[in-house]
Amino acid sequence: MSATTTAGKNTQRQRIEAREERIITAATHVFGSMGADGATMAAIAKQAEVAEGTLYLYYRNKSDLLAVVVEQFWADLTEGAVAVVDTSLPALKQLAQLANYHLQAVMKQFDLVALTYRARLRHGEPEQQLPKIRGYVRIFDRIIERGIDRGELSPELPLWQCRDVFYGTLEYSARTLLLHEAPYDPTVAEQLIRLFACYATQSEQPTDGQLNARLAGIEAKLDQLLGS
Amino acid sequence: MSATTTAGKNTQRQRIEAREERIITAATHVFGSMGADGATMAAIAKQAEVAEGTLYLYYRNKSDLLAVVVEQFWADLTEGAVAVVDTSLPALKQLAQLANYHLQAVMKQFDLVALTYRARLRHGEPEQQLPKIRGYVRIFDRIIERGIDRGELSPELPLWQCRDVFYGTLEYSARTLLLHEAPYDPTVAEQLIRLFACYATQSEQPTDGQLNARLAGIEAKLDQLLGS
DNA sequence: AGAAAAAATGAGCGACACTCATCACAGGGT
DNA sequence: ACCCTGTGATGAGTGTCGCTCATTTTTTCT
Repeated sequence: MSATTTAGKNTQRQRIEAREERIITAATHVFGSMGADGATMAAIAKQAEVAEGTLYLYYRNKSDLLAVVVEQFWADLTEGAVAVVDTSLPALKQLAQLANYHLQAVMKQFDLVALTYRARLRHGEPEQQLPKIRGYVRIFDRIIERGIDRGELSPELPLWQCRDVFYGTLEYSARTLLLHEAPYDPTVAEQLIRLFACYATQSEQPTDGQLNARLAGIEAKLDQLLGS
Repeated sequence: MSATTTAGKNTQRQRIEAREERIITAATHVFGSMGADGATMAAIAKQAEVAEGTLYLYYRNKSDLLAVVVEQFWADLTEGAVAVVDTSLPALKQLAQLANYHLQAVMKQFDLVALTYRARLRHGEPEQQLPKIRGYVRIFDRIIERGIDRGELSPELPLWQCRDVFYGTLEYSARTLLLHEAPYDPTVAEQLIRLFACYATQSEQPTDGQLNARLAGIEAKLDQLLGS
């Protein structure tokens, strides 16, 4: 193990990792193009230039392999999102950046998003949570939390409800756009952010609704003062 | 065919229809409890007290049968929604009713909602549209359209984007609640309607007079604070 | 180099979706 | 009553696929 530790290029560990990567790449391709049902272990093995049995040395079964592929996808998505969001901007601007990025990415790789639903339902058992998705969602959470800390957003809506509005809307919009074979549409993110602006504490051009929300916030604080 | 047309009980036609219904009922049961992958045609045939081959006289294949089950589900949902929405109320109230109904129904039968995703992806080909889902969504569309006609809602946001915000948010919220094993939560629909209120034109939107009254209330509270 | 351990292989197994040759039977003409 | 015909029902059989495991190949250690 220590003899040729020099970072050459073909230690056992490296060869195994290269093989693992080939398998995941092949699996991503096959799953992506053939779907979860259409993809066969034989096809994946062939594409990865590996015997079928070898797949089972790396992953317990087909749905395990699918889960890894999906996790990889969300990990990559997280990386891209981190790169695209400028944390020095106001919270609403960050949300706009994230929304645009998310919509675009989901539209471009909707096949992998669809596979996510399959990976969650791990052969019967309790609605699997995929850790990498949690990591991705945390980007959104942090924007909201920081926005609240900075006083840019009001904390009246629970975080989880914000998340569901944001990602639920974007995913449905992506599906709609794809179904109509429409191209990516930046107004979706735009309008979504306008909705979130209802929960902004200060804004450039307050609508009546925003003023009203703002008043409600002030009133709540006053009530709090009076109550104590 | 016309000899014993009297609505007896065992004409050929009736027996066939009864059989079809038994099959769909059995399939709904098995698909719902075992999932799309776990369900086997053998199990469905046994539950329906029919030979396996008989299933293929009524439906071309497994995913066809699944599609019928899913369509039936959405048809039933449509019926319930129509019953629950009072079209004489203002648009935002109707939306609240529909949102509550939808969230509750989706939570209660999430297994069937999950099957919907499977039914859409008909073995590869062009992202199937399920007609009964379109019918269900039309309930929402009509509320919005009528709201706009009556001048209660402003038409600035395209209908399809409204839909995606509405159903996307509700579905994600349902998933979140189920994942946390939380019970049905009416605040989800409530907050969602508050968002939609941003697009209301006047009725729910505060008039200048209302804003004034509101300010007066706040001023009074401030006076109270200053006084003590 | 040789032994021992680790990794890779692919024929084979069971389960499943789906087919088809055969059967059951209702109704009508004689 | 009898056969005749057509329609609906059947389940053993077939091909495919996920997965296993006895065997072979490669790597590691002495």
